[in-house]
Amino acid sequence: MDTLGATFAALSDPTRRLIVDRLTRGPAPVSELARPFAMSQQAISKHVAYLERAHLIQKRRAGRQHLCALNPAALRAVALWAESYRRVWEKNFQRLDALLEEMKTSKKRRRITRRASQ
Amino acid sequence: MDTLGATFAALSDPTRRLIVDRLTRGPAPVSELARPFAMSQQAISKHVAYLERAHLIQKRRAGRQHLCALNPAALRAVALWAESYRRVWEKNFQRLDALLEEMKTSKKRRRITRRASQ
DNA sequence: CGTATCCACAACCGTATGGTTGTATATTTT
DNA sequence: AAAATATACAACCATACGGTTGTGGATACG
Repeated sequence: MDTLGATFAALSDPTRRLIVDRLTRGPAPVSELARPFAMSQQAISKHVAYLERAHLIQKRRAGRQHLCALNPAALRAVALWAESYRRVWEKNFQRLDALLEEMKTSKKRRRITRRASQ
Repeated sequence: MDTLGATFAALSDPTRRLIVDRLTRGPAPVSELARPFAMSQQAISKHVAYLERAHLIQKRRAGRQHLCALNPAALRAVALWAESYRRVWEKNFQRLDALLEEMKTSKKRRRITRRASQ
């Protein structure tokens, strides 16, 4: 998968988003990341590996512990992607919202239009 | 899956991101969304359904055509999520970057430290 | 009418995900 | 040296993904 796609995929899981959330408050060993979850250590280990593959975090051995830290670059890539689109939507926002509203009421509007044109 | 997770999952596929990209330039029927891809109509139909399940797009029947339009709210949710984290990272950015740099060179630093301390 | 067009549903296939359990490895502790 | 701790690897399972082919249902066209 492409890099951005891997990042999105990694963030699609709620457990992994909670891990990311925890790491915004500073690095932590895997055991501490696992603590809040009712899940095996191995499951968390796999989630961490997934986040690492997506370059969202980096690990470092410190004795027996494997300290994890966020990689801000990957998160920034997501923010930049979303931001780049947000500029476009904000510009067309009223137009799109109006269109969606029209879609919802299109049947009624058509009926009215037909009646009005007779 | 939770809503935000579904949105991230939908955006993890490059084909679907290209479809979203196309739709930022205005609504389009499924056939037009399918045109750029070397893929069956049914495959695109499934991608569109996936995007619709994630509330990233809305569809409207217009004769034989099914017109698709972006739902700005879902995209905005992604932008807001990423933005909320960005504030945290930006604040800690130098600190985190420094930490990651230290992680990369930790072995060397340890060796030097050990040698220096002898 | 019949036919072509736009689209979705269904079944299938290979692969990945998210979890489990069991086990192995490296390190610290005693 | 032995035991405990922190973590990963491997095999397994059910489910979902991303694609295919085949088919059917609306709608427009001649």
